[in-house]
Amino acid sequence: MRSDALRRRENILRVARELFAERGAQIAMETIAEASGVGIGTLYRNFADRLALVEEVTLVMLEDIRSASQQAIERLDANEAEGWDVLLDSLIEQNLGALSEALGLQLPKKVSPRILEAQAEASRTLNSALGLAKNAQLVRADISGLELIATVGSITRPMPRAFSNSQPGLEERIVQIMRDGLRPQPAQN
Amino acid sequence: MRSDALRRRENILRVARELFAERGAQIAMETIAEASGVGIGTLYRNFADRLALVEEVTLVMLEDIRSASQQAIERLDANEAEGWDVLLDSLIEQNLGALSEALGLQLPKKVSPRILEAQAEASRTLNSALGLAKNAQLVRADISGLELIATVGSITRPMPRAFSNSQPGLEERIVQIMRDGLRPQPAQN
Amino acid sequence: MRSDALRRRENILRVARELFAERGAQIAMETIAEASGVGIGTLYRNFADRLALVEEVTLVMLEDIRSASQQAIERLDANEAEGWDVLLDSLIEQNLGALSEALGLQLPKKVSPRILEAQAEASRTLNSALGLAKNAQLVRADISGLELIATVGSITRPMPRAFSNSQPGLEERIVQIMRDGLRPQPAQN
Amino acid sequence: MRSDALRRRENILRVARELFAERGAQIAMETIAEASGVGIGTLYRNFADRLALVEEVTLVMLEDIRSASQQAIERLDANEAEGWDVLLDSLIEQNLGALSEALGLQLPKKVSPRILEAQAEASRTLNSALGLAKNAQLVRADISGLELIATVGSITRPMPRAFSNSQPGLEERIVQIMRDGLRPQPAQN
DNA sequence: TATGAATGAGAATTCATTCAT
DNA sequence: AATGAATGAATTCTCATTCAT
Repeated sequence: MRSDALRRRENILRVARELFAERGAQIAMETIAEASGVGIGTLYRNFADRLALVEEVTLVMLEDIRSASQQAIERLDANEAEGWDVLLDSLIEQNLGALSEALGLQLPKKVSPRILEAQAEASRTLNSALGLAKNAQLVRADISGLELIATVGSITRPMPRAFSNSQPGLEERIVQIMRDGLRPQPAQN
Repeated sequence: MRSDALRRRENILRVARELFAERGAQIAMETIAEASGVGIGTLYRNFADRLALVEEVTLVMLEDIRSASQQAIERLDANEAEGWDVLLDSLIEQNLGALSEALGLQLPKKVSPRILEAQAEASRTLNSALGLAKNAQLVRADISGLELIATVGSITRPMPRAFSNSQPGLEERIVQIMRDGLRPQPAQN
Repeated sequence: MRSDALRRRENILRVARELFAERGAQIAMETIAEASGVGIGTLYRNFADRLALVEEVTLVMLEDIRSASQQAIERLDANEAEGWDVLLDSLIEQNLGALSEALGLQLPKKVSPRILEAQAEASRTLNSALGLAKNAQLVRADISGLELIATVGSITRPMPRAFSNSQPGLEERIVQIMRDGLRPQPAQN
Repeated sequence: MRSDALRRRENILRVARELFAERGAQIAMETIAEASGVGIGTLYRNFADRLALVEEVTLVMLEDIRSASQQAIERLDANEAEGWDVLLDSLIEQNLGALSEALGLQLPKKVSPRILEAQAEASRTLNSALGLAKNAQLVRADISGLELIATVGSITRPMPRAFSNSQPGLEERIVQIMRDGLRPQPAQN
């Protein structure tokens, strides 16, 4: 049962992450439970309250950033320039923004030490990757890991329907603008 | 009396817009009423329900975009290049993103015809301004008005605290990246 | 409507007081609302949360103690010895204990200033009445107002059913023992 | 194994009794299980539901009363007058009130035959002790065993904080009043 | 017409009890 | 037989909306 329970817990986390991303931070706990195929009691047995769930999902997200950065480092070290694009794609695909939206709005003033630590670790690794990419002229020199995350996060949040309804593929165009903004920039006069 | 009522209504709209932008889409109707200095009953007399209020605020926002675009057209027509920057600044300062966030997440699948029309009108005017700016090499050629609005909107939404706490001025850096992305881009190989 | 609403509020207080006394501190807020003939929302509009309701009921109780004490003072001043018995009966009849049970168990560590003040005022008045009763040899000399309230309170709390079921009138017997304990006591050797 | 299981069961009972007395009737079953060092499943294996546990604890309490009474009888038979005080102290120290509070409020209208029987047995023994004490002029003549239990129970229940905070030693003063009330009383005119 | 009191559905959370291992 | 995970009903509280004055 140990492994059973663990699997269930992991599943709740995965489902919660998706729902936060797709339907916003206000998604009802009951909806998350239902979508996870468990009772509301089980959800609360695994995560003491909404904030606890939010924090766990955040940790997963930060770990994903760290691990994607680590892979990028390895490829960039091997002079594979596409390592950078893969990292960027990965950050974008994670729905990083939608998620951090959901999370950020409800994390309390005092962010927990576990999150701070994971955030520091993710930043550190991402900055290493960024350093290599900058050396390879793949990205503008004046951007930090945190700024990159915040930028990707801003761009990948769910779009107001009034906009996204009007033009299919709108999200992709915005991503393209961001990609261009991230490139090494010509000197301004 | 008519003008009294009209002024009250305008005031509710202004207050609602600010509160949506500052405190998010979840702001309680009662809070809006209170901040507007009217009773909750009066709020509902003016706006049938929450959705109606949201739609009206959206219309105001779209009209602001249209009018800022119109002013930009006049300046660009007069060969004042800063007309473009003024327009961009205006879109950014409107807290367009924070607002559209609040609004967009609750507009239903079927956006009302009035909104579609106002959006079309805003787009049209903005596209004219954009055309002039493109001719003047102030902005990349492959961007539409809707895409510009969506981009500014994405970028100016409130930032998760976990991020903005870590680095003062983070928002400005992201805006800068967007500005660079909006510029005419060098051809990619 | 002002008076309507006030009447409703008073009624909720009265009902809550009775239910706390009869059915204990855990009585559901919904039950109180129902018994008051109002919706749960109305209960919460009048009393921000359970604690607020508890505090208001406590204030009413303390005021009742004060006013009964005041009447006793007047009668004792007029040399009417039964003033004392009337006061004691009044404290007993109020279901003082059942109520203070309900209240006391959930009042927070920090009792609100309003309650402290009402308590001080009730104590002051009750102590004055007690002083007169002591002079008249109606009550033992070594008891304070607070002790009297606590004693009456202890005695008039709801009795475990296993006991009260077994002997009708059990409560009255216990009250009698308390009355005797409150009288001036013969010196102990 | 049998004795192992028995010991476990006894331990749960002991712990439950303490928790009911110290922390009130609302204590969670899970808390009782944890404090007993067993899983919640084991608790339920031993006691079908909360009521069953409550009833068993009540039986233990009644048995304690019986046995303290029996000891008192022996001492009073031997003309040791302090046998009475020891019995009274014992009832007081058992936290009889706190416990019966917790228990009494949740026993159903129909008390189980086992409890009625144990209560009868405890009453019988206590009444014998009382008879001897009355003969020795240690206690008022007009009190029954059940009344004594109920009186001690009333007096030893936990005090509302608003009261006990105000005066250290308040509980002891109330006990003293009860002791005086239990003594042989002078004839009233 | 303006007000704000009343309503009740919905959301978060707790906990007694059941059940799979 | 012991364990503790799962369940869902019950409870507190919030807030959009209605309605009496």
